[in-house]
Amino acid sequence: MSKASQRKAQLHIDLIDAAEKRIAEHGITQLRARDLARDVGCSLGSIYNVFDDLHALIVHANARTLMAIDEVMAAAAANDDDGPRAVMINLAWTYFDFATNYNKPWRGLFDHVFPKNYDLPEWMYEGQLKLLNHIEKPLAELWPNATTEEISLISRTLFSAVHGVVELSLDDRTVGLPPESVRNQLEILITSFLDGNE
Amino acid sequence: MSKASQRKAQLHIDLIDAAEKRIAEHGITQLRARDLARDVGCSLGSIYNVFDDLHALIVHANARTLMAIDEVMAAAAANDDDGPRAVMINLAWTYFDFATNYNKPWRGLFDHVFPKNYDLPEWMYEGQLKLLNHIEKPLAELWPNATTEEISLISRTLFSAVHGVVELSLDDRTVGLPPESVRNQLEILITSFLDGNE
DNA sequence: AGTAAAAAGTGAACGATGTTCATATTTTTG
DNA sequence: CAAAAATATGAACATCGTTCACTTTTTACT
Repeated sequence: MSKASQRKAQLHIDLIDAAEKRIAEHGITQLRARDLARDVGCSLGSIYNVFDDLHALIVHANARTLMAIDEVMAAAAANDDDGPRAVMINLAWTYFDFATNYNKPWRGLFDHVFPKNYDLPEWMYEGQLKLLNHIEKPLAELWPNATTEEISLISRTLFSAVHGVVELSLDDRTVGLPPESVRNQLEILITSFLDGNE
Repeated sequence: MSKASQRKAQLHIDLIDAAEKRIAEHGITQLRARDLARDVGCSLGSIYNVFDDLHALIVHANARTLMAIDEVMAAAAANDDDGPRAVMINLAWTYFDFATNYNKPWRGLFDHVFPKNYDLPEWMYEGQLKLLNHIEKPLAELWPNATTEEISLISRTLFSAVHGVVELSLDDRTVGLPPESVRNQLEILITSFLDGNE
């Protein structure tokens, strides 16, 4: 690899690192181009030599968050000694824990508004589908006769529902659940859903 | 009322009207102080004579949206000939319809990020609690022995879950349900929840 | 009615921000 | 090693929300 593109690749990494750190500390709304340039020791203009705009940089930082969610969910799904129902509840609790403990990156992943018609890279959608896979697997165990299409719809429904419960509970300004009730309510929500569709 | 405070009150109304219109047409992210001043025919500075900042104006516009949601939900809840279970499903569908048909105001209500420690007026929380009341009523019919505390938790869970399903389904960039599946899945979600907790 | 005080209106100016671009520097190529 | 290509730079620009010194209007009082 040439010297120039090596530097460029390193700057690419450094900027994502810096963005990730700033998002984790101050939230995605406080991300500033000038701060990032100072953090990594480059000029303001250099950022735009590596990324089209700040949104492109945010996408990469968000991708890290998405991978981190995937990791904790993969770990939760691997713990399947107690059967698929326990896995489903475990996944929901794990998602809640992640949103709680890595709140600012998690919020950045869902809250940042991209410009109209801004195209997210394909691997961002693939990363989200990977999350669904963790849900689809135990669901397919529970309903061996369901079509993949049915499993896909149900997994999206459950993910969305759990996401909504977690999101509103962690938002001070909306009528979500008090945080101490979330685990119980998630268990009730999932259990009844699984029971009601056997 | 004095002449001066009459004008001020009128400007207050005009600005909220203008903000509401702009949010409905272009989304809350495109709201600009200068545009609003032009819309209502006042100077840029006059806005800050009536509102502390644009966030305060947005709160009032969002309050209108909240009231509009309350109205459609009240209408849906009034249609209770088929019993509380049908009301619950009807409420969810109504919420989905509102989010679809008044998408930009609805997104503005949940998407706009206020400054850290910005205090929303009490009546904004009260408006949200009014929404919950529509859910609590049929729930209380279904479980006459449940405490108000239990009903409150369950209503928040169901609202949050429905909100999550609706939110992600209407967001192109996340793994929500395809819009044509939302109604069915909402019905399944609610039905199974109500069945599983009889 | 007249006048002083208070309130409201005004828009230029400020500071912050994302982005661009002419220029300088570095790296690659032949 | 010199020309060309790539990269780096930061001043400058456009667009925001917000402020404030100043003007105009309204109110209060004699």
